[in-house]
Amino acid sequence: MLNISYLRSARAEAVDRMLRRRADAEALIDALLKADELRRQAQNRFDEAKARLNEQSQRIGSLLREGKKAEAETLKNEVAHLKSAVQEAEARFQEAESHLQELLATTPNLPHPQVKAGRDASDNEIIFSWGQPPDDTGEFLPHWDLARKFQLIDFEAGVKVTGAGFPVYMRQGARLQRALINFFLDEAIQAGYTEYQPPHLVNADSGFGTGQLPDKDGQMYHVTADDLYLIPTAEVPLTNLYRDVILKAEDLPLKLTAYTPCFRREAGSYGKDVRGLNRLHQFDKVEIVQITHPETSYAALEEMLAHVGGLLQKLGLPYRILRLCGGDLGFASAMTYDFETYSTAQKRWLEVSSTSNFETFQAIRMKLRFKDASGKTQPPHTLNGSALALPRIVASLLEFYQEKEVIRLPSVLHPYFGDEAIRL
RNA sequence: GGAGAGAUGCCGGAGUGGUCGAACGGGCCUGACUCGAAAUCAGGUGUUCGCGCAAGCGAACCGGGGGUUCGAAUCCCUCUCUCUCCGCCA
Repeated sequence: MLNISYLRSARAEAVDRMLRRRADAEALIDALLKADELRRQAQNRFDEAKARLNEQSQRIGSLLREGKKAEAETLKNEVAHLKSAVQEAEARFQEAESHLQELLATTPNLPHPQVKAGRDASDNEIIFSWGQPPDDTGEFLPHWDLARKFQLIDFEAGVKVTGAGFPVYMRQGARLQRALINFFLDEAIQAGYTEYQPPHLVNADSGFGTGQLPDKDGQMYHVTADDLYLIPTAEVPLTNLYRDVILKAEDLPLKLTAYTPCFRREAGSYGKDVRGLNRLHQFDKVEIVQITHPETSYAALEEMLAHVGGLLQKLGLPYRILRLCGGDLGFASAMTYDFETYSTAQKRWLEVSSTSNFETFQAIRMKLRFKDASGKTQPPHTLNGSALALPRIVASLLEFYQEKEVIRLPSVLHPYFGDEAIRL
């Protein structure tokens, strides 16, 4: 959620930032400012009406204490009209307040000034790449064929048991999943992240806190009987651990990590995008989250990029980093970097991590604050990143390391996998 | 799932209609004493919003929401959560 007083004091800057993601930035910001103006007016009237009533109520109290019953009764009658004025002022205030809150809840974050304006993914900038994608003119089987050949994943069984997008991993395929999860978690712990195992279902307040609700309502699986949501990412339960918390400055930065399955409805997807492991309704991911002092959040973002890049380098997978343009940015993000590995057989890049700085957007939504050096409370910055999402890593690994009879795994995985290769 | 009890500030714990943002104790901070510390003494110690250059003033918050009343932490309704007992259960 945007800080409304920031918008008041720096309207031009806010419009300039918002323009990077929304052509109607000016109207959007001005609607917020207008709603804020109305709300403050309404609050003033309400406060004043309430103060008048409170004053008289206290007088009635002291009259009664002095035993002046008759005078108190007279005053009671006189106060009646004050009460209706209060009720009216309160109703107006509530209306103005909820209008403002609704606008704030549905307004996306301001992109960082460094973020390029743009419409969609085609405007993203490639800022870094590592490794050499192999000559993909040779004979390469796509991962879904490799999965069948080596009996790693049974897509049809998943369709039967649940539905499309819920693959069944088996044998060496299941073991590879476990190896990757453990590898990613161990790396995160080594980098100073504290491991958590959070719930896989969250309530609506948590969904709101990180910005999935109301923006992505409909993208999450909703358990209506209990009004709970299956998490689309561990970011949600992890960051919401600190919802409604006032931290001390010395608590920062907080670094959290968790492995969880992730559930996404992804309505409207089709075609080659959803073939094999490309896009699933359930997948596994290790997530890293940081809560930092506002002044150090972009350094923390760099640190997270280095961590994610390090994982891909250890796996030996060529990758590139994109800085998302404004139009491709998620609702809550101020700046996002996507990591993509190359699919040798599909001849295209696959997104395997998305690493973002939300600045104060989530902290304000979830009332997360810290006391700074001067004793004032203010929202910290929150960040998160996939480190990493498994399915497309598995797809890249299988395709990149495939040979005729064997898929030779990178050496970092050997101790986790218990073998050097996936074998027929 | 059934029965009962409860939810108050950083913690413990009072408060059952008015002077309660909240007694008392502990913690923490500041000052005094001390070479220093402990003990002791004095003072302070929440969050949010609005107005104001500021000092300050006003409003709201005693689990959430709603109601009664001139006035609610206190009364009523409702929801959630916690605890105890019973049942069920990986």
